[in-house]
Amino acid sequence: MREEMRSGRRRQIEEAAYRLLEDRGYGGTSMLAVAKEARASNETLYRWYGDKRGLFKTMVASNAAATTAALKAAIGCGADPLATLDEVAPLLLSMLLGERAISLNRAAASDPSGELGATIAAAGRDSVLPLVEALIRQGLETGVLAAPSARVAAEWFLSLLVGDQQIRRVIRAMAALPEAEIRARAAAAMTAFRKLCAG
Amino acid sequence: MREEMRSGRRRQIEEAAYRLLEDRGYGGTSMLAVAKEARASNETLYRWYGDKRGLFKTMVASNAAATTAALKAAIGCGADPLATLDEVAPLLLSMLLGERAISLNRAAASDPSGELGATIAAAGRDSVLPLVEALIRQGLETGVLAAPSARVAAEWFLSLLVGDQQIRRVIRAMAALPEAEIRARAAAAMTAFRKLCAG
DNA sequence: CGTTTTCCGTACAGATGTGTACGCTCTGCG
DNA sequence: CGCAGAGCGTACACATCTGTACGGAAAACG
Repeated sequence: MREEMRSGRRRQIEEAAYRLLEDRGYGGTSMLAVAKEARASNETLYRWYGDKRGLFKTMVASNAAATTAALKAAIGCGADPLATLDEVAPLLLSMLLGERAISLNRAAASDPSGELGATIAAAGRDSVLPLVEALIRQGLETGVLAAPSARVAAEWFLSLLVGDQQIRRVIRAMAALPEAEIRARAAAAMTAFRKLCAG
Repeated sequence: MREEMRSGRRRQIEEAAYRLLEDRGYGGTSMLAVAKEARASNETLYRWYGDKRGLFKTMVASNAAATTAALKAAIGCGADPLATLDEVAPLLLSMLLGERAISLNRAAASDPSGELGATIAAAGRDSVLPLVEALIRQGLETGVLAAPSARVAAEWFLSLLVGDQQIRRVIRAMAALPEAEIRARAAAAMTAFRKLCAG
């Protein structure tokens, strides 16, 4: 089978899995249902992904990779660290609170083995935090920022930006934020961050 | 049946449910298993709690109520707002990151209806935030703190204190924090908070 | 002491999930 | 052209969960 077709098919299957995940949850999404939704056979699903966890692990990994890549792109082009953070903040927030990321976090919460959660952490926070950290380190070196360490400041940044929005979204205590609110929240977080890290 | 015995039995059943929830997750915990673990009959469970969600909703509500009560007690006795926050911070952190609260949040993440999440939010954050807010308002009035509003400062407090620890615990990307680390984290958060809200 | 209520243990029907097996079709390739 | 391989659709065995039902024991209560 041609490689392109196969990867296209995989994407279709994963799209179908996202749709079901988003309105039935992890427990309520069966492999059979995914197969039907994607008009594929469950045998194919099992052959390609091993089992249910394998399917969602793949989705988690590729989603996290996409997030990291988008962030890297945004960071790479900027020059001034603080201006870059201003730009990165709303982007990061919208990705962390987007329907897909939240659904995958719910799935990880429902997975007793912890593999999904480990994958999210490894490809998500553990990849993103160093990027922010490096950015902040630049700010520390040029003196526009002041903090005990780049690491601590990076954690402040993320805490002020995200707060408990993520967990609240995950437990369905909060609806998705419209674009305008995302920007407003990011701006507020940056104001607080600047104050906290003022020289 | 004597009232005390009945409520004692209920507690036993809920303890059993916690045990199973903690090592099998929400989806993996069946009513039958809870009944067996508690040496009760599933018919009793259904009569008392209605259904699975009812059982866990009860647990969520009583756990959140206990948290709020403990917090109220800690807040009530203090006089100086900042000193009270110092005292409240580690307490709140240990409750929010404790095994029970985390397991219940996982359950809420697994519950497609959103009822568990709504209950957590209502009895949890929505009750706790005003307490912190009131405390901070005192600080604003006496001038030891400065912030755009008590509400905003209360959210800063929670964000700096908890950060993403809760979601990371929920997806099993992080183990429980030992007591010493809780205190250290609370102290660090308070330092940052003081700086952020310095007049 | 007898009646009534409650609970335990077990069983049951109905539904659904997982992971595998089996024909059938279609496509790529020699 | 003919064959091999892959995927689709369906079916299957097996297990499990939910919510209800029934008989018996034990305790409360008049």
